[in-house]
Amino acid sequence: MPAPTNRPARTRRGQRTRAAIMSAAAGLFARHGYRGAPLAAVATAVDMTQPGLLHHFPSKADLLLAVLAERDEAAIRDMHDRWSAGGREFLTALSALVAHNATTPELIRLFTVLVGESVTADHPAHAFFVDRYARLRDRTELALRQGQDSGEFRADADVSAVASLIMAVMDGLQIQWLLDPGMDMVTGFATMIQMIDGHLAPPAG
Amino acid sequence: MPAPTNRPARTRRGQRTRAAIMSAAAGLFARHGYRGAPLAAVATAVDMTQPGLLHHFPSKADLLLAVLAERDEAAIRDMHDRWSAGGREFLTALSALVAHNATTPELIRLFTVLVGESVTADHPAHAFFVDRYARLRDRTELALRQGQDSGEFRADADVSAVASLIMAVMDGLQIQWLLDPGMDMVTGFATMIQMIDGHLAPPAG
DNA sequence: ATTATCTATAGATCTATAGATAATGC
DNA sequence: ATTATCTATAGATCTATAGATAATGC
Repeated sequence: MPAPTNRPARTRRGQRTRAAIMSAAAGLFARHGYRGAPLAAVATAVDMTQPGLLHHFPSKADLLLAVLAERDEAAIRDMHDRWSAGGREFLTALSALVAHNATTPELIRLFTVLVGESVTADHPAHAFFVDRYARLRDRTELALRQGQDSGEFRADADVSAVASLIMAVMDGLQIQWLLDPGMDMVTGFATMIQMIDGHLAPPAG
Repeated sequence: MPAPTNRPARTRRGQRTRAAIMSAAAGLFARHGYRGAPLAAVATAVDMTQPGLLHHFPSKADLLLAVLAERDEAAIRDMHDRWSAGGREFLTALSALVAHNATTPELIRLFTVLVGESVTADHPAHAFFVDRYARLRDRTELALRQGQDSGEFRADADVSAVASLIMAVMDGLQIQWLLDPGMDMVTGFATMIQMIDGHLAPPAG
């Protein structure tokens, strides 16, 4: 028994195809949304027929969730070190994150388009985003609370509200950027961080 | 000549039906999005067949744009006096606006769901929102600039960035609210206004 | 007479399944 | 032998049009 607890069941070639499909799907979902991008378009993008694609994913919704899970993991891994910081260092890391994001517009577009589409309860990615936002909000709040514990931030600040605002601004600026690609997200966010820094500064300093 | 420059062509009854259709459409678009709400569902909501509905609107996209135009006008009329204020008075008016919005969740939902769905360039409401956002941003920036001119706000502040942030926060908080109806938008926004007020305060005061 | 609504349906789209064939890897 | 892919197609949806009938308003 070669310990095949979870049988691979996928050949190397299959893995490559799967990855190619997910990459093409990410691009098309980002540009047209989930509902606006037919499976056949994804299949064509990887030189395949639509039923051929469904050999690798049981349904279109499964493909969507696979793409989201993968990109989400990658994003979290990418910024794992940033989140470990707390207090003002965290705020600096956030600015760096937004600057970094500006270099990967495809990824931002994917998440902004899909969260926008899935705010309605009947969207297949709705539960995913409910969970994702709760998670991100908690982490953000925790990082701010660390700043309070260390005395960097004033203890009476409403870090829960600030955590929501940070996430809100990131989403909102991204919407504006999608509606007007000329707008500058980085400067806007830098101003936000500056305001938060001032708001959280202890009365003494 | 009774000056029929634009012929009514619509009877009183027709007007009523039209209004009923738009109201039902607003509710269904808000809950399921434009793509998620079939015309037949709107028709059923007003006890009508789907082709019957299309007698009043040439196409589904026309219905959507009619709903948006009407609600947008109503929203603007509703806050016309708020926008005429500048400086700190404007910031106060914004808080009141958000508090007021919290009492009409249906309307917020409609705009948030539809802007979310229409960030992709191929959505029928994309151009509408591009225009709407440019307009709202300009008005917001103007109101802040008035505060600078009167000396209430420091002259070296980046009011353009702050205008973007105000709109971003409103959108972002609404997304969070749709994903978690338990979240409190009003407190979050109040904190934001407080931060902006501190940021824009002149060094002397 | 004109407007409003209905029935019937064309025509486009899109997902998913069935079953056959081709390619690949132990 | 198993995995990957294709052809063919069922079946569901959805918008919009054609043409007939019902209701309404000068």
